[in-house]
Amino acid sequence: MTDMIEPPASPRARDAERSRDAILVAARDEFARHGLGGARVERIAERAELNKRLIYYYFESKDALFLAVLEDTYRNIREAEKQLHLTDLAPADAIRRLTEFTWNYYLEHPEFLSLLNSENLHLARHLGDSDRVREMNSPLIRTLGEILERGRQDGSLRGGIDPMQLYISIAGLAYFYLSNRHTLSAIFGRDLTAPKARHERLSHICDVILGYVLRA
Amino acid sequence: MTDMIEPPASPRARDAERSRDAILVAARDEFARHGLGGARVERIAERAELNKRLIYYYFESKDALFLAVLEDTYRNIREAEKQLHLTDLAPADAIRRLTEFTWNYYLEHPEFLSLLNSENLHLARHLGDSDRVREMNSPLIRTLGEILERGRQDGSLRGGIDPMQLYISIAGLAYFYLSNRHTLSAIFGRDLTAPKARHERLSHICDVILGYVLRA
Amino acid sequence: MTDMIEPPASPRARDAERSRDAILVAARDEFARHGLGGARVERIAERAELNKRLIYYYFESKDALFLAVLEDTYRNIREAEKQLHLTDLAPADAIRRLTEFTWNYYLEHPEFLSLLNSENLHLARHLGDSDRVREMNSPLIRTLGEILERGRQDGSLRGGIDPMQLYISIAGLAYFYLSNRHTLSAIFGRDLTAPKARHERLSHICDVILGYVLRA
Amino acid sequence: MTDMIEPPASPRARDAERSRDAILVAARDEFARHGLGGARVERIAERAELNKRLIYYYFESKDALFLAVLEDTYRNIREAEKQLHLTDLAPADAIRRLTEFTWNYYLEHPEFLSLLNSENLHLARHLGDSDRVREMNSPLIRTLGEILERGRQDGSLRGGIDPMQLYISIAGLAYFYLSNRHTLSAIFGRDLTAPKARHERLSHICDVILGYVLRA
DNA sequence: TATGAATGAGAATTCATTCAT
DNA sequence: TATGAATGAATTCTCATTCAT
Repeated sequence: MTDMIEPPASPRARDAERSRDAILVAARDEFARHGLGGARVERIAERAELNKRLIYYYFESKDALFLAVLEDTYRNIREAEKQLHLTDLAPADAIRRLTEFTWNYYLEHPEFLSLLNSENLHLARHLGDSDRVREMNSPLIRTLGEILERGRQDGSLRGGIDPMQLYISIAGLAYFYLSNRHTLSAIFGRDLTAPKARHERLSHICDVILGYVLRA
Repeated sequence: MTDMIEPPASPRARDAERSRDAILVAARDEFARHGLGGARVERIAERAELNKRLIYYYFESKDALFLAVLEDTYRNIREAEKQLHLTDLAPADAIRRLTEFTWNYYLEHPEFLSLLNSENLHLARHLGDSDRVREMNSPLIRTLGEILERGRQDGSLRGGIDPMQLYISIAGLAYFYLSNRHTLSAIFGRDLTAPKARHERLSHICDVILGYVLRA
Repeated sequence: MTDMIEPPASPRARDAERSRDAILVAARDEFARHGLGGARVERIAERAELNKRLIYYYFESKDALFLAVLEDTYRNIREAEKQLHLTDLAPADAIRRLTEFTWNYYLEHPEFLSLLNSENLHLARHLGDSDRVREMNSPLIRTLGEILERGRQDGSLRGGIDPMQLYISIAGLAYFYLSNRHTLSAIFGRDLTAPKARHERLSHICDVILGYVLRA
Repeated sequence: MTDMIEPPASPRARDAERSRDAILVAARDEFARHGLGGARVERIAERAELNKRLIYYYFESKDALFLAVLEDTYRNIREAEKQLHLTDLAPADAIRRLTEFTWNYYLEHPEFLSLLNSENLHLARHLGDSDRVREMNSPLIRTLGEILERGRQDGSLRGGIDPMQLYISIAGLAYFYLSNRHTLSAIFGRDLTAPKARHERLSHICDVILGYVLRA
């Protein structure tokens, strides 16, 4: 509310924060690349250009670090979603925008997919304990529910759509393709990572989703 | 002397095929549960009730065993898909059947999802080298293409649908929900593993897919 | 003493002998290449194109096999030395011939050098127990002693030469160069394995040895 | 407070250089005794009274440790050779001194012979990559070449002697006897390790070498 | 005589984590 | 806050050897 400049953190404290962040970034990379089991604390330290011991100083353990990375990752995507200002758009436009955003976000943040996979492998052991993550995610579904309701009322969208189901579908259509792109490329003998292939996929996803939500 | 006498169940089976299979089954379980990185060769041996050394006798290494498991897993699902006799059904029925089958197969074979995840994490490093898997998967897309073409001709389905895109969508809609069910349950604070929730999801998926393929 | 033809061995027995020999040859190669510690029973079986179990059938253990190889190797060189007919030559010629022979034999039988090295590493643990080897080696020194004595008497060679010392010197001058040729090449930055280098060495050795034994 | 108080001998030295050295010394011993293939990392750790893991902390692998030991060993002998001040002596005296030194050094450092053997078995695989060793060894041959040239000019030594050949001969005459002393003792039924036998050998070697280099 | 299957003991190497400063 | 040194418990893989036929 005021222009009040926050007291400058001491150089020490600043370094501390910078170190913590460096670890977090390095860890995200490492966990995304190798999974929880395959990630190496040593490599994280090397990438962060910090002593291994510091990781234990700032984070309790490898597992705790993994949870911190997960929370950070979720915070980032939810933060980005907020910037979409979906409530300012016509319902159908909002759905399309969310769909395109989701696809692009996954495309640009492969680490998100990978971290999610790792957490799934471990049966949400880490996120299951985190209240913070639940709190972060609820608003999205609420917003989506409002959009659907608005669309139902103005007649642009069909009714009876569960916002959570819709969100999972939007995510799933993008996720499966991107997460499996190497495997699918190998299996189908087609390069699914090529730009053209990617555009076709996004186009297909929009067709499927909008075909579903739009009033027939 | 009679038919009743069974061969004595010796602790050392000395039956190559049985041993190999036991390893494969135990490995599938272990890899599915812990991922490639988290899987332990020792545990695989214990579960198979065989000497650890035998694993290296029959399979070259942990990685080679992983590939063997992957190939085996793919063979199984493609085998099951063949039993659907999709070509005997009306196009729309065939699509629905494939959708339901895919959902149910993933539901009943969580190890498939998990193994796929692991392979994705490793960028299809294993499957990329396997010709066998590619050969196994091509027929499905061909069959689906034929169904779509048949539907287009008889007017029941819309035209211009890429069978691969469709298959990836069918798989993705099921996969994301099931693979992430623990994480999503934690995030959205809803128990997605409950039978009712599962039925709702299948119903939703069918709506989405059939809504997309059916001629408007 | 008689023309009596030995009874033909049964085909079985022949095969047995052939198998034994195949193992011995493969083992010599493997031990020479990798030393006793680095040799692999499995590889010996593969090279002999025989089942691993057979090695234990014909030879008691890896160590016993190593001793058998050593004895065989020594038998071979002593056998070859006998063919030199040194006693038919003038003393100085005999010395030169033995020197050249030793050099050439080592050159053509690098496995001899290597096996000797291995045995030295193990402090003659195997040969120490073998009476056979001792019996095989005595005649050579006796012959050399006779030659030196003959040379002393006819004035062509100086007196007071210990035949064992001389033999060890002849062997050492050849052995060190050949056994260390890779290491020495690396150390001195010269290719000691080239034909020209080898000829120079033999020439040098003859100069040294004959310069020593010839009456000044 | 006084000069008397020594730092408490902590069981965990936490002294990098001391630890590294302890590993190096223990490794030299182990490699010399058992060869590269027969050496056990565990035993090296035990002898050094250090954790096995530390070996990998300071040295990359067993092979890298072996190379470090080899380099260290060569450094030692070349260092000792420098102390001979051969250039201060008359040429013939210098040759004799080098010959005696080589014999004594080999006698007192049996690990040198053994390590050299191991490296030969592996075809100089380790030293072949080491520039350091080449640099260490060049000066010796240069010095020896200068001595020979000096001798040729003052008429005390014959001309045309290749210093490398001479050095290999000096080394070989000592090496073969000492390295094979157990095998030779077994073969010839004489105890070549007895002091008297050793003196006779050195005397013989000097006769051979000086007989070769001295102007006739 | 021959062989594929099986094994226990150990091999090098790795890893998350803690110590001492 | 930061770090180099140190470690115990694994972890994958290997090896000589034996079993059962």
